[in-house]
Amino acid sequence: MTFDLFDDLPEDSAATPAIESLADGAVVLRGAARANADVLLADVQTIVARAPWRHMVTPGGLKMSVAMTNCGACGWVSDARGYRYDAVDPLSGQAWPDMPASFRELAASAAAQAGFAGFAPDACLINRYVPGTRLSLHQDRDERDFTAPIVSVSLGLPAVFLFGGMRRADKPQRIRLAHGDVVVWGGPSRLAFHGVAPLADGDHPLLGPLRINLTFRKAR
DNA sequence: TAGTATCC
DNA sequence: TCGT
Repeated sequence: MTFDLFDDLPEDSAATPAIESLADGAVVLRGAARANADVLLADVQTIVARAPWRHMVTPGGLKMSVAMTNCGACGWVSDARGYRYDAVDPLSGQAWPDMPASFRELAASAAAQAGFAGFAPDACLINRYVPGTRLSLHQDRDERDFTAPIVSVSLGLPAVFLFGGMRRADKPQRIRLAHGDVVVWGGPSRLAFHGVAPLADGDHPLLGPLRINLTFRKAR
C-alpha cells in the first residue's frame, strides 16, 4: 500500500508544500510551529500570569474583540491617545515580560526560511481569538523600521487570514491558517493590508475554543 | 489619532 | 481607523 504514510495525518497537517508564496516577500510556512507548540503555549501562560489578557480600546473609543497582551522589550498598545509601542504595560506599570527563548528562536528561524536572515524581534503581540472575533483589515505601521519582516504564528483553532495589497481596497487573498502555521511578510509586502475573518466555532485539542496568535515585530 | 456617524 |  503506497499511501499508508498519509492515513493518520491530522486535519491541520494536510500534505501541502511546506512553503507557500502569498506575494513578493510573503510566505506561509505550513506547520513550522507545530513541533514546539506545547512549549510556546506554556510560555504564553507564564506571560499572561504577569501581563493579563485585556481588550484594548481604539483611538475612536471602541473596544477590540480580540484580547491582547505582549512580551519583549516593548509592546503594542492602543488607547484613546492612539497606537504605539511602549516598554511598560499600562495595566501593571511594569515592563512587559521578557520574550521567551522559544519565541525568539521560532521567529528567527521562520524569518530565515522566508529569506530574512538575522531577524531579532523586540516585540511580540499576543492575540487571543474566541469564535466570532476578528481583526479587520489594517497595516502594521507603528514600527520605526520597515526593513524587518513581520512573523505571525497561529496556534489553536484554524482561521481565515486575509492578505491584501498595498491599498485597503485591494481584494485580499483568503488563506486558511491551522495550528502551527507561520506567516512571514516583509520587503515589498511589509506594509500589506491584512486581517483575520471572524473565527469559526470549534474545539481544539490543545486550546479548546480558542485561537492564539503570536506576532513578532522589530518595533525599534 | 478626537470623537462620531455610517457603511461594506 | 488593528472598530461596529
